[in-house]
Amino acid sequence: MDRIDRELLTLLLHDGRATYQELGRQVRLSANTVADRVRRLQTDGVIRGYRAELNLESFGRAMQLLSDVRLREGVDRRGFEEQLGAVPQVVGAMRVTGEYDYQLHLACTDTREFETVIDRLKAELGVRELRSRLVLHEVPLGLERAIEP
Amino acid sequence: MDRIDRELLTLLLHDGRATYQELGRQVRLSANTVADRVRRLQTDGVIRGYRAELNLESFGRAMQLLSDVRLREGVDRRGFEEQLGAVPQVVGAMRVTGEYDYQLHLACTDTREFETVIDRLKAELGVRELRSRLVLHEVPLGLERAIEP
DNA sequence: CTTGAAAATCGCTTTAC
DNA sequence: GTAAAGCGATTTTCAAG
Repeated sequence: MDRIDRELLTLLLHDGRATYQELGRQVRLSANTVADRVRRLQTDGVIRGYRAELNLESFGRAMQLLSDVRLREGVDRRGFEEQLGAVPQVVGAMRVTGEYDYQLHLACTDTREFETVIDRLKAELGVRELRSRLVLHEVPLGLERAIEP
Repeated sequence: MDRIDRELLTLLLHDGRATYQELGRQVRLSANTVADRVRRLQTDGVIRGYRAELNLESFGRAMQLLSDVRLREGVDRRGFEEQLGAVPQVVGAMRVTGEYDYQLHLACTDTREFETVIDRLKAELGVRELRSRLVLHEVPLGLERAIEP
């Protein structure tokens, strides 16, 4: 993966629907060559896919939270993770070390909905303790940081 | 935004480079109609863009952490956020309520690099306290959850 | 529906090892 | 001598008026 591949990745991070011709113009290669490189990056697993990025607020989810979660004794992690998939307000989840077992990223319409999510996590998913904080804003960071040294 | 728009969004969440013909096949509309709808979703701000999704491990960043951060008294938040952009290991950042000021998402190659990031945050960015936990894994969640009720 | 643009495929050339 | 990158020509597919 050379410098040109990195440039292509940066361009595709900003516009995943860019045409090969446009990409070629930017890196001064033919569209064919660019297409070959991009296909190689895909089959090598460097590019995992292309996703539309949506505006969460268009769906009324104005309230975001980070919730640290501890499971009750004996609750199966696998089952918990699977059931998380059925809770649409959970937009992200990671298992972590430390005081808590998981950190959840929630997106709710309002506190009413947040309340029902809390109750559901405790009643149905085996959550013992939940410690949440409101997300005030996300800090905008450059997309190409993953590529840099 | 009707049911078909939601279907289109779901399809584009999974493959942001899908052609209008392919989308049309899935929702049983002509490519033209689909293109019109997608363009409208873009100009309405529902679709914010299209991004390639990269495999972080291809770049050697095998170690991820969540770090809660508290700033020293008098440190300017704006300046802090701007300087975060210069630290490539910071792949995500949110300002939050509660005991800490920010939560950072870090991606490092190894503990050596993590150590230098800690020192840099404290020495250059005005961080007073840092509380980190290792990310063991991300829980895979369906992409279309943002769209659902 | 039509037209110009873009993508995929093929084969050829050049370069590096 | 082989492998890989680049490019041009052609056919098929796609986008947009």
